[in-house]
Amino acid sequence: MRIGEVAKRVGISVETIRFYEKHGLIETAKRNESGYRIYGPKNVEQLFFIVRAKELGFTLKEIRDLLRLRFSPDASCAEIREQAERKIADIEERISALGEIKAALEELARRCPGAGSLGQCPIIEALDKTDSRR
Amino acid sequence: MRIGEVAKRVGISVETIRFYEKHGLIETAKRNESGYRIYGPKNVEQLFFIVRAKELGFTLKEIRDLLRLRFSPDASCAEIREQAERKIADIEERISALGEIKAALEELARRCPGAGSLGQCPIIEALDKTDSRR
DNA sequence: CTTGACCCTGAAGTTATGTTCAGGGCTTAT
DNA sequence: ATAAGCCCTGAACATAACTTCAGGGTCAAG
Repeated sequence: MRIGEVAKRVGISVETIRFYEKHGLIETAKRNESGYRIYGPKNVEQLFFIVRAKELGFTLKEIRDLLRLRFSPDASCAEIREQAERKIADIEERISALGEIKAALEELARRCPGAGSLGQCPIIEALDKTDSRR
Repeated sequence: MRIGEVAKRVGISVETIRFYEKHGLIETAKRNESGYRIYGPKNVEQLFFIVRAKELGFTLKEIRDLLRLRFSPDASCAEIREQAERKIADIEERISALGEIKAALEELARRCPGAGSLGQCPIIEALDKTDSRR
């Protein structure tokens, strides 16, 4: 299989595959006589692994770690779960931060009459007011 | 007030202030004879506005729009509220996407025994499994 | 009068995750 | 044998929001 075929199967671009290779997410592919990268089904699976991990919110750096664990002979399930749990905690933090921002914005929008000039707009007021700073 | 003083008061770096100026978030500052930027309390307030809007999750581009509205003579409270509401919707979307990712990860972590080799790790399995793809 | 703390500019670097481009070489079908 | 459609490389571009750097003025204190 050449790179274009793999790209089509996995649903990413050939450039992205080369990018992943260059950045150590997949091993350097074998080449045929004319220098073309040649892949087997195993490589396709690895790329799916990356795509799925990305869908789960892992960064490429984290995926590199995950893959290292995945293929290290003495890796344990516990290590993988730890990674997942760290990621869950991380996501929780982000959700909670976003939730706070959202609540603040909603409070402002709620108080905003949605009509009239800016003189009394509570949103502008909140952004203006120096002493509202934490 | 020179730029260093302003930076200290607002809690950002001088470079960031110059960056904001260059990118049109604040007007080009007046200069003294030796070419130093000179600021008044009003500029400090404007910078606080930017900092607070950033805390509310607005991008610099959005803040530019907000500021344009803020200082346009015919801007209405309604326009500002619209912006805030768009941002709320945007945040909701991000929260929900993160929630889905988190749920998926939690399900995997729940099923993971947290012990033993990788052979049966459900997390690895899920990442490997080609047919689990949506 | 020199030293250190500021200030200036424009350009380049950073991080993450790719995409686009320029300038070439294979391969396959007609 | 030629044109379309692959493939190759290295470099540059893209976005956001800054930070760092190189090289050079200014100002206040001792």
